[in-house]
Amino acid sequence: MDRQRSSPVGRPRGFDAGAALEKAMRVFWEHGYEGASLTDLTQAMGINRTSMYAAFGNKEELFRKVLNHYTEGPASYGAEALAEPTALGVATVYINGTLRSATMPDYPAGCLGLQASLVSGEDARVIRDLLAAWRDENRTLLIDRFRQAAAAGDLPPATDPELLARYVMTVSNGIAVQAAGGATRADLQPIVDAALRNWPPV
Amino acid sequence: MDRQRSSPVGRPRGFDAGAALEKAMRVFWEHGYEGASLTDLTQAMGINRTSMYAAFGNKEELFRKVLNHYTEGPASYGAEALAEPTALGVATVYINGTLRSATMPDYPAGCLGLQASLVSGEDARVIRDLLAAWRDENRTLLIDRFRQAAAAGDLPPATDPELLARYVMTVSNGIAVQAAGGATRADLQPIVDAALRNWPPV
DNA sequence: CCAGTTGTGTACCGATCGATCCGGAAGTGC
DNA sequence: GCACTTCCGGATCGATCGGTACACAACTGG
Repeated sequence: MDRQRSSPVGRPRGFDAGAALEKAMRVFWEHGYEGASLTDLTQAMGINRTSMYAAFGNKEELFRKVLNHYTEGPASYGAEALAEPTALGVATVYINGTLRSATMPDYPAGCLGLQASLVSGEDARVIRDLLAAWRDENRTLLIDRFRQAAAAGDLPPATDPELLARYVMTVSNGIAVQAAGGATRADLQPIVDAALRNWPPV
Repeated sequence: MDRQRSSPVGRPRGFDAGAALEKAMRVFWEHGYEGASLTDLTQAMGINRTSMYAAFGNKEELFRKVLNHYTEGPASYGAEALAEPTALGVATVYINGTLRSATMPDYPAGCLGLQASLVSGEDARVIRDLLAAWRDENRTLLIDRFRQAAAAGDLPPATDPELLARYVMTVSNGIAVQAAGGATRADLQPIVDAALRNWPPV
């Protein structure tokens, strides 16, 4: 294994990769995968295209990195929700997390994981499938968590964890679409509250 | 004004414009505005591009005609819902209409008015705005109808018609996104039923 | 100082985009 | 039969797409 160098060999990178990835995330979030061109991306990132290719790979590879960044940043409420001690707490944190993330000031509206490629041309099918799998993984994690809640007696015996997870995802998706369409956090908070009233809903 | 001719002058059109528009609608519904190329469209419509330009106009004009066709066909439940005698009836027909339309066999899944351009690049911004306005008009019509229901005593006095309309649109959008992601009508029917339980929800 | 390594900047690539051009086809009316 | 009109088919257009090539820059280590 290489001896630890005092600093790496070669020309030092002239940009902050983290900051560039953050900028790329916002472009994909606002314009979608197909609507974001390499020119849009590199201008927002403040680097040129050979630097983008060297640091992040091609457009698809960049998008995958952006999705990870989004999952750990704006969409981290997903993991936080699962850690809640009750099923109602899980749903509350999840849906309120969607609302907060979808309506942050200085960020694009909506949810990148939903809107970057809900539908697509053939060329972007791999991205559309990636995002469908990302959303479905969220639903699977919710199902598992609600099963655990049911086993712990935290849900009525007749409650179907799959239906409950589907309900939470449906409301969450609806909230994200409304936000993308211009609805504010204030517009949507009462909708979130209503959706969580009468727990469990299914 | 021209005398009524026994038949029009010039070479007769070699395709059914209505059938071609129906084919174009499915392409935009499945692939989105940006994801649908002229090649995709003309191949599905069974005509060549000069025929498409002659009969329907450019890509944007074709899309506008497709949206009208969609509104009067698969999305006609919007107008049908407004004609229901009660607020609950309106919401029930509206959301179940979304579910039915978003999960029809032999049709793309989801809602064209939501997914064809929820986000976009700059070139398609006029289409994104067109669809946002189309959805917002639906919400406005629901608000007006719920105001009417409140005035008629069909809703509790404290009910906010705007919130109620927002709730119906949110659930409807969530249902459409779930369907686009692969959920079936059977998966989603209980979610629709749950969303309509405990009326009015806000 | 120079070789080697890594990064940057600009030009350029083939492919595809939306849109138009133009010759020929299929009709009507005189 | 021919002029005129409308439609079809294929070629072509300029612009932009995602991606690569190559010369030069900025560093390290010997």
